Amino acid sequence: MRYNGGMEYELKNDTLYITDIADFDLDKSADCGQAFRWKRCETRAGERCAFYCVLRGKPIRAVQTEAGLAVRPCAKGEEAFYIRYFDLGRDYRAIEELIAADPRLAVCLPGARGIRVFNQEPFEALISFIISANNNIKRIAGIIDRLCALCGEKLEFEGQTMFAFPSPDAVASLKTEQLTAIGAGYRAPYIIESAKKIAEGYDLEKLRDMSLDDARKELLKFKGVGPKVADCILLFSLGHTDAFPIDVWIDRAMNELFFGSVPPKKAEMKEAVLSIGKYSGIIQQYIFFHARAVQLGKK
DNA sequence: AGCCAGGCTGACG
DNA sequence: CGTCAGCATGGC
Repeated sequence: MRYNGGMEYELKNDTLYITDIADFDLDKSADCGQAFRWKRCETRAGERCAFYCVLRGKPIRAVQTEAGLAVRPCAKGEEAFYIRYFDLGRDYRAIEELIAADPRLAVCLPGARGIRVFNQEPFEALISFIISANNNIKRIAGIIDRLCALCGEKLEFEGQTMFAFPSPDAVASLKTEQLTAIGAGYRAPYIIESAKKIAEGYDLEKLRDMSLDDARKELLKFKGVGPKVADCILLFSLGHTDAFPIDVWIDRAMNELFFGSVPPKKAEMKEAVLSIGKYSGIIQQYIFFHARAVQLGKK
């Protein structure tokens, strides 16, 4: 079946095969710091890369081959979920053309080409990015793994023990000491408070249809969520392609690429981000990848 | 060994 | 409104 004028997919033997996916790069996308639960695993014949993950409570193995992307298991009716998760219905060719055409951004493209912004589950994104504050990617992933082992559902898959991301109720009923024990540090009470708000019925999905500014204001009411974390949640789980998280890497990259290494005023930075356009958030991911790959701004 | 990391909170101007 | 110390923890 055709999709978006290019991509094509087929469900066969419990496996979803997606082909004609342009320059999609699973390796970069799963390993670029947007999501923390993708675990690289051994490749088999013909596979470029392979990962385990648990999505909405179900373990999967996703691989990229010469032909495209394959996800197993996938039941009939689940195709759309995975296509949406990997954002394969979007025309990234057009976005990468935008980057190539912008002299400030073009340098990011060769290394970052093929990145896709995944559509994660909002609660998982909320908790994950609260944990991400003033932290490094490796340690963030470790804390999240231990959180899942602490109170997520235990699953067996291909001989591996895996854990689902826990429910809001499960996280909400943890004690602060349990979270500090797994390394969450001073974020422990923020995690519990925010999970309680969700467990008590706050629906993050409603932020999907709100304006970027209104949705951000809503997220800023959560403990442990500031401007940067709010933008991560909006970009990585709620479809706001113009949410532009500014962390230390992006700040350094923007300074160099847009301002000749002269730190701009806040209003100037805001203007620069707006000038990137309605896909600025997605493009941010290319900038982030490039900045880290070349250790931009560091010796 | 000491700086750093997908920053935020609360206090103070 | 903007600025800023303090913050848990382990990666490098």
